[in-house]
Amino acid sequence: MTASRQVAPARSAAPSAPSGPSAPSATATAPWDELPARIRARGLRWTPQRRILLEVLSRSEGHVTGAELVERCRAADPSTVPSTVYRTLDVLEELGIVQHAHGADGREEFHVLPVSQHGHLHCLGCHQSWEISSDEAAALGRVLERERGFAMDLSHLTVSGHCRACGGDG
Amino acid sequence: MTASRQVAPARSAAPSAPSGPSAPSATATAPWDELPARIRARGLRWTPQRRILLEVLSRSEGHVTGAELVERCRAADPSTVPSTVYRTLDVLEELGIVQHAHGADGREEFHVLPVSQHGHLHCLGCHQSWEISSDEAAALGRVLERERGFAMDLSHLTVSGHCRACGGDG
DNA sequence: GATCCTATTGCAACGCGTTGCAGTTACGCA
DNA sequence: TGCGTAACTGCAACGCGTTGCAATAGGATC
Ligand SMILES: [Mn+2]
Ligand SMILES: [Mn+2]
Ligand SMILES: [Zn+2]
Ligand SMILES: [Zn+2]
Repeated sequence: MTASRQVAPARSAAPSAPSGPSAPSATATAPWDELPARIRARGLRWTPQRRILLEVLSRSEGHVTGAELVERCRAADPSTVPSTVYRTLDVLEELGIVQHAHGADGREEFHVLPVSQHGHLHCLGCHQSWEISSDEAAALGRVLERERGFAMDLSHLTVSGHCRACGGDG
Repeated sequence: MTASRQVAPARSAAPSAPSGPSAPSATATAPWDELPARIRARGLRWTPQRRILLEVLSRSEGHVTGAELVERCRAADPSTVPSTVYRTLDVLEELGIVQHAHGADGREEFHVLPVSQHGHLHCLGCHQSWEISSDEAAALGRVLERERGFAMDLSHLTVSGHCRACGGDG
């Protein structure tokens, strides 16, 4: 995700929504069925490898690491190769189908079809994690916006620390 | 840093400060000279490899990546090996000499002798970065504390998004 | 259905760390 | 000064991604 892959702008028939990059699909209910069309409309290609990842994603919920996704794809097709999976994830992120953040250790975590924009909270003690609502993050967002004109990307935010149970220690 | 290495509690003479784990040294002015003693006092050992890293660190300022530190050590001693450097960094972090966070790509960034506790702000557009003061982060800290009893680790916090200059786009 | 163009794939190599293990060494102590 | 022990080192292998490149294959067009 450092230098994200380029996705060409839509070429032909672009029916429904404005479909700006990374804007969640208009039809949040059945985005999987529309995907092949959306992909092709952008001049991209619908391939077997992508179909498999999409199947895997549609069966996933909550947060999944990149390695987990590779693993699940490999279960469906042992010839799966990591680079293809990660590259496809980049494309899907630009289409708003997934969003990534980083765990406390910096590893990638993907969120499938985020219902609502949210950040992430990681306890360094028990390694549990929770979601931060945009309400909770609003205060920080406002400060950064007002004082620096900085637009925070909530979905990429990971806060680490210690939960109530893990108290003062680790 | 996932499973941090164990550091034995001080065994013999522990003069000055309470020296709780990761509490910045009492003498923030010349911690380098005291380090060998502090290390030995904990039952740890003062080795040539550690001396080199300390020299490198004492010449560094601001944020440095792990790879950069390995590189600089290798400049001083070509036989330097990454695992030793990273393991020593873990120890130094527990002694409060360095603190790490993660860039927007998840890679480690070390901060040497943090003068004041701060978080990090990364622009996904221009890749510049800034420090977030504890004042700015206070609002978020309070919300998490009050509503969840969660103690945020400010120094490990990285917020990404877009700076004023990089506006709406990438 | 054949053709053409370019997006995509697989591969191999790389970059950043992390980990288990066996040999080495610092250093507290007699 | 020499010993014993546990901390430390170096090595090799691994895990998670990323990247350049040449070969492959979508799919739009005719
Ligand atoms: Mn970390
Ligand atoms: Mn990221
Ligand atoms: Zn916890
Ligand atoms: Zn910027």
